[in-house]
Amino acid sequence: MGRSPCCDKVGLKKGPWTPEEDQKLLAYIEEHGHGSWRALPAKAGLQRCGKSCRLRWTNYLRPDIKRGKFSLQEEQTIIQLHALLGNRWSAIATHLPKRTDNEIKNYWNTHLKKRLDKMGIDPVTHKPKNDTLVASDGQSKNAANLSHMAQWESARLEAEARLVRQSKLRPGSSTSYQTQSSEFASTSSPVQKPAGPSRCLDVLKAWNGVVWGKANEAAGASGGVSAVGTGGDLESPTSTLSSAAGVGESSTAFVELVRNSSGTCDGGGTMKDESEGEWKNLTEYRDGIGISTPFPSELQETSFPSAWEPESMRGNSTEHVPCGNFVEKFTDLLLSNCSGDRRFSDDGGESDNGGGSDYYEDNKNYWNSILNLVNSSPSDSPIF
DNA sequence: AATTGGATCAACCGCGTCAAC
DNA sequence: AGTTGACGCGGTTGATCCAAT
Repeated sequence: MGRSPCCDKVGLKKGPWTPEEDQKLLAYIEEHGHGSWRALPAKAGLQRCGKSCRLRWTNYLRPDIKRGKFSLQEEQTIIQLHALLGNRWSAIATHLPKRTDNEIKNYWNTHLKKRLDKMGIDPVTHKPKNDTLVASDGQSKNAANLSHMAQWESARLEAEARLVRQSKLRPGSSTSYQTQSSEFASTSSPVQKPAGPSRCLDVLKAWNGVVWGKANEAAGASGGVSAVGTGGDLESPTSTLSSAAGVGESSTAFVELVRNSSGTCDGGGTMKDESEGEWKNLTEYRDGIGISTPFPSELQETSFPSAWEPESMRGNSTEHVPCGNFVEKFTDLLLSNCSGDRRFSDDGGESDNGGGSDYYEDNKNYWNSILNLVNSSPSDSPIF
């Protein structure tokens, strides 16, 4: 198609922005809003293409950007959402107010990906690299169902983001300080939120209810794990999507995590990060998805707060399930992790879960915690 | 002190999507 | 229905910093 690269025009500057350029862009947007990015540079007196201006604004100059080190909660959120959504940085960014997709992407590529890799977790699939624990039929179906759901949810996120974009373009809605990732994140945002109750993860909610309703029935009857996968009606309406790659595959890691999270814990599981001492959760995550190789001994002893609450969610719990619950649940869930073989080992005692119902209960809790996460964090995100 | 190599992150590039014409 | 232009997203690049040698 006949689209000329916007930066091909001669005379347009490229490369790092100077403070003077920043000032010009900032001043113009503060006064007029960005309007058409294409037209902005000329109006603002900048020798830049509109695209460059937009990027500079959204990734750096925007006043509602939080800079600096990522918190543990943010790291955890990124990892979980990446497992669910894959490299959908903008979608992930909607759950991390004040962080840009570019920043999250960079952080993933430079920190999180490497850490997971080091721990023997495939950062793409979130599964152990040497994963030979291919699930039995029922579990495979379980994974496939989750894959479908993840894909559907992913598509829904896109659609909602589109709606947001459209609403942003409506006359009267100021776009001055808003970008796709955080336009609703600021409480001072002039952009209207979609009216009505939150539609957060309707699909997952519905699915959650259906699946666990059925699963509990089945578990009560047979205790069989495969019950989840037997319900053809559990498939998402978009089940024609392939579940072989991308997001779908990522979600199977959750299945692994969930599956292995049933049972009792030996109470150990303390570790120390090389630099931050904050990676116990990933250790748990790693344990949760069935990695059995031990960490280096120097990483294995450090206590970890039994429960911590993300600062972004403190004092913001009037409407949703208190978000600290998410971390607590998630951490508890992981702390209570015990892979299948561990279930019968160690103290040799009987597992306190034993039957399938706890398995389903844990799964339910896990997904509840995901729901809590997405419900609570961006209650004012553009997605919801 | 100079060099090297890895880490980090801002910025660019190419492509897909969608609305307007 | 096809074309065009604008925007946004994800992948990649390159400049800079910093620690190790």
